[in-house]
Amino acid sequence: MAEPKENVLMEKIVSLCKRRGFVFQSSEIYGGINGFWDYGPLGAELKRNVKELWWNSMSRFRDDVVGLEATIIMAPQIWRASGHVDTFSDPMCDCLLTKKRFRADQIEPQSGVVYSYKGAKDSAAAKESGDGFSVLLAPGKPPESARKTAVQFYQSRGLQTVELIGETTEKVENTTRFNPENGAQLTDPRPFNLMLQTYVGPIQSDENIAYLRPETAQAIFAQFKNVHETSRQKVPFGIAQVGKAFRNEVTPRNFTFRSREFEQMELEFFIKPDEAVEAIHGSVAVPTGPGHPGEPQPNWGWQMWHQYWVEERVRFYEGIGLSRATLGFHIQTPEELAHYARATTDILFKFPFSKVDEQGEVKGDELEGIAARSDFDLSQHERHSGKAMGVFDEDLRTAWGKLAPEKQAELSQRYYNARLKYLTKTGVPEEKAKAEAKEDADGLAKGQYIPHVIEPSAGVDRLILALLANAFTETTSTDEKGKSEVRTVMKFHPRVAPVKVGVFPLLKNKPELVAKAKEVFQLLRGHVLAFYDETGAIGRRYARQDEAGTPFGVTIDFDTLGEKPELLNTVTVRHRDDGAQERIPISELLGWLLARVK
RNA sequence: GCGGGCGUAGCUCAAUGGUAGAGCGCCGGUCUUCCAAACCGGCUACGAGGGUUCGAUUCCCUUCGCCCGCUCCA
Repeated sequence: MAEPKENVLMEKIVSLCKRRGFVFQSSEIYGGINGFWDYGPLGAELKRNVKELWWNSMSRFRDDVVGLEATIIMAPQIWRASGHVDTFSDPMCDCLLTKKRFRADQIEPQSGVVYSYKGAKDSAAAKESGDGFSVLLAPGKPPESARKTAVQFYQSRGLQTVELIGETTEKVENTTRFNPENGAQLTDPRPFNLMLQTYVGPIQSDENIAYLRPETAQAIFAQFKNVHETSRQKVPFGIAQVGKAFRNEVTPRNFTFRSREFEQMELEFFIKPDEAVEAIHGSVAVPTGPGHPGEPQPNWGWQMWHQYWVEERVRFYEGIGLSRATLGFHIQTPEELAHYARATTDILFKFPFSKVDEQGEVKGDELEGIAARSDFDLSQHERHSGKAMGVFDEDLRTAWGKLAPEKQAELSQRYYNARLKYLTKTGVPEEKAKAEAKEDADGLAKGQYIPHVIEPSAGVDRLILALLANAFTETTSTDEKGKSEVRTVMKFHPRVAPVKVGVFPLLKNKPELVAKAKEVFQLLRGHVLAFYDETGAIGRRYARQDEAGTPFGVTIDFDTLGEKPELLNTVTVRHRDDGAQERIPISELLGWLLARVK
């Protein structure tokens, strides 16, 4: 149950986003379109800053990660290989009585007697319903309970005193057409396809169906071979991508949190299977405790890499102003994990709309998931495309030859078991699976394997929303006349703040001040995003920049012009969060700012 | 998708079956020596479509959007 107070906070944030130009509803002049949002001038800058910081820290400033920019529409086979075509189209049924929704494939088969009705009438009100309805009567229950359920159904259709018409009964076994909780009839299964679909080419035929990608990651797997061959990278290395993804969400909710068009920042970091690490280094390093494990080491197994990326990502969030206290973590339980995933840690942010649990704690909602996905993805694409996705590892081949035969046999067996498990789970017939797993295990001995992957996958728009919620601060101040007013300050970290500095002449009607201020503005623009404002009183201009989240204000006054000779060519720099001011020479201003916004 | 609530200016809200009003904001002006000053002038709205009516922002229907719950959570 969301607290009303928190809804109010969320409404204030949404309102400020519109008022100041962070986020607008898409297509607003036409009444909007559910699940789509636009970024206004400030939002566009904010988003650009976030994506650039991610790209820099995840790729440009690392030796072991390269970038990719793939298309949104790809060969539809990719989504069959990834499993999205199947898992994104679960047939759903609704209970005709309670409207509860079920996944058709998850309904327990039941047996019993079906009581069917052609309709019902209400003589008193002279009303009649011709809608058929059936109830499954579980063994051992009196027929009256089935009739009662049917009466409830017709009452929900507007009849008061229900007389059931045309009762028939039939014994059935293993049916999934009734609600297991109350026996009421379900609607026919209706497919729910959550991928947005289009046609490639002008003919709208089934052969031309293509999908707008529901995640950016698959392109990385599909282009793995090309990137590996052209980037001169060796495993372990990663491929980063930022881009739009699309999902036909059942219920877009919570402002931009769950949208139908959204942007992701994804890294697929490819690592050696543990068997290869062990063959090369004799043992596999595993985490010894919580916290960042330090610089990557060649003997790391998947668990070390997974922990490493979780901690790297937390550092990133801390670096843009989201402290650990504002974040939450969710380690997926074995039941929640996809069958191919070995571990997934979600990084959550405590949004104003996040639910409070039984202990009164706010857990938060997901910003990013860091998944250890084994070699599932590349294996799937290998099987579906028929193209080999393995890599050859010189170090592994050399090391393998030096291993004791028992060790070789042990590692070979482990790798065989892992491959067999994958192949069997994906439906490969047993004999064929065994043969292929044997082939894979033999390949390992020759230095070949399909890389495993650690996937930190973050939602840009969710992060923007987190930054907006985190920055939003209201203070009530009362002036000497007793008039109180609420002031809003967006306390963005200077690194992500859309505008870095406001430049103001103290007064507009003094040409010398205006000229000097414009000079300072020209000095800064191009290096940092600066905003010049000369209208209204200085306090008003500060307040406007506070709402935009501009961390610094520079004011040109008479001292800048030399009224006090010792202050000639210095300016007032005003800090957004506490209003503190300091005097800085114009010659040092740009360096001073750059040091704080980079 | 289901149920409930809501939709009036950029924002917050008001009024009315008979041509919509305030505060804030925004723009321009006078003024102004550091935190939304004052004054003057200006701008902007009944979500959309249909129906009832002489006349609808108001009543009815449909639709779109927003919020809450359920569901979904791939």
